[in-house]
Amino acid sequence: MSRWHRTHEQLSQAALELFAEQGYTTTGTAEIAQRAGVSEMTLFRHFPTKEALLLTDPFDPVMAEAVRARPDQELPMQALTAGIREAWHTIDADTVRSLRERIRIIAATPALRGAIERNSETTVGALAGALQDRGVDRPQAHVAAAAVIAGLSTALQTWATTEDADLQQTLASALAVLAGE
Amino acid sequence: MSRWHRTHEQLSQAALELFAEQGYTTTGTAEIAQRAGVSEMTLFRHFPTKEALLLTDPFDPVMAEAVRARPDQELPMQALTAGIREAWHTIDADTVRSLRERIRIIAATPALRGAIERNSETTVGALAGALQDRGVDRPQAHVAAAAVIAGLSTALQTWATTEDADLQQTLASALAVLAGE
DNA sequence: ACCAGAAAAGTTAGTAACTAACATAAAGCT
DNA sequence: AGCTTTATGTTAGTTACTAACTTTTCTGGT
Repeated sequence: MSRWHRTHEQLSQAALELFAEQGYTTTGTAEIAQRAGVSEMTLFRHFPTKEALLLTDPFDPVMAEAVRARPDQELPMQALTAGIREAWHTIDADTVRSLRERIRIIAATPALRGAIERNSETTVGALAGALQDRGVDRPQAHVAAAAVIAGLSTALQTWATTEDADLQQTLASALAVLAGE
Repeated sequence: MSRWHRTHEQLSQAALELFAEQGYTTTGTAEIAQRAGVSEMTLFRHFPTKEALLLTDPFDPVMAEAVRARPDQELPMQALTAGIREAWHTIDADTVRSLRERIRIIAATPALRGAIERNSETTVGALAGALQDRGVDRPQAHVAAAAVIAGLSTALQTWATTEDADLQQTLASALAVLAGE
């Protein structure tokens, strides 16, 4: 593990702890940097904004690949929902727990409303690219990708903020609606 | 026209002018307030954030009403896309021009990526409400509404940034994809 | 017309996220 | 070991946004 990677994780972890302890808005970036044993400037070299400390999702490539692999005759929304359904079966329990915790913090913070959507540009781009590889034209590919990601984010939010909610079941229900069922 | 309404418009107009002249990020809130002949504090009493000066969209109620009026047997995504298609035929040319100008400024400003989505919470809520009135359960209604609004926003962005693009045609194409066609 | 009460705007002073420019230390390579 | 690159520190600023309080402007009833 390189040095950069180590401080990156230390910052991310320090931020999560502090956000959980005392809330997002009341926690300052200087405070986070201090707990991570690093200067404030360094924090902003690792994360472009304070928000980014919460929004690191590593699922983009997996989803895009799954969409690319769908049968040719499927329409955009079908290919996306089916691909995403497959991809989300592969993530492990630890990632799920961490994800849930982060979404909860986001949901509990008014200033972060829309933070997920704001941050999903790269994911949308990846999915749109996968659709274009299947012959969908650029504008339509972006429309479909943006729509599905927005729907997915919404579903994840209700999952994270509902007690005893089953992730797979929530996802299945959301993807079904998006597919037009 | 009340006093409050007058300064509200003056601020909005001053902001649009300055953003168009010299860009969004380089224009300060104090500068906007000055051109509107008002103090900076007053600006923030009228608009909660600098972003809000750009994002005043008055279409929410029309769309929700149109969705409510759709035939009962339609599935969520169908009802939404069909309702929105109808609603957007009713807006006048002036509104379209102003909308296009604002979206262009947003698209030209990296710091505003995702600003539309961030601001669409009320619209999503209204559409989700309309769906729930049709018997769709809450989580699914929100998923569908968020998805369609995200797709719509994406379509509007490509429309605003493409020369000689026809609004109705762009919308029709986007809504068709969302409906699963 | 006048005057109380409320609504809108001003003033001042501050907080906190982010940036620029330059200096320093630690890693990796030969 | 030395040289280059990469990661971090330091300092000093800019700018969106807030809090607390005061002053002005509008409004309605007598």
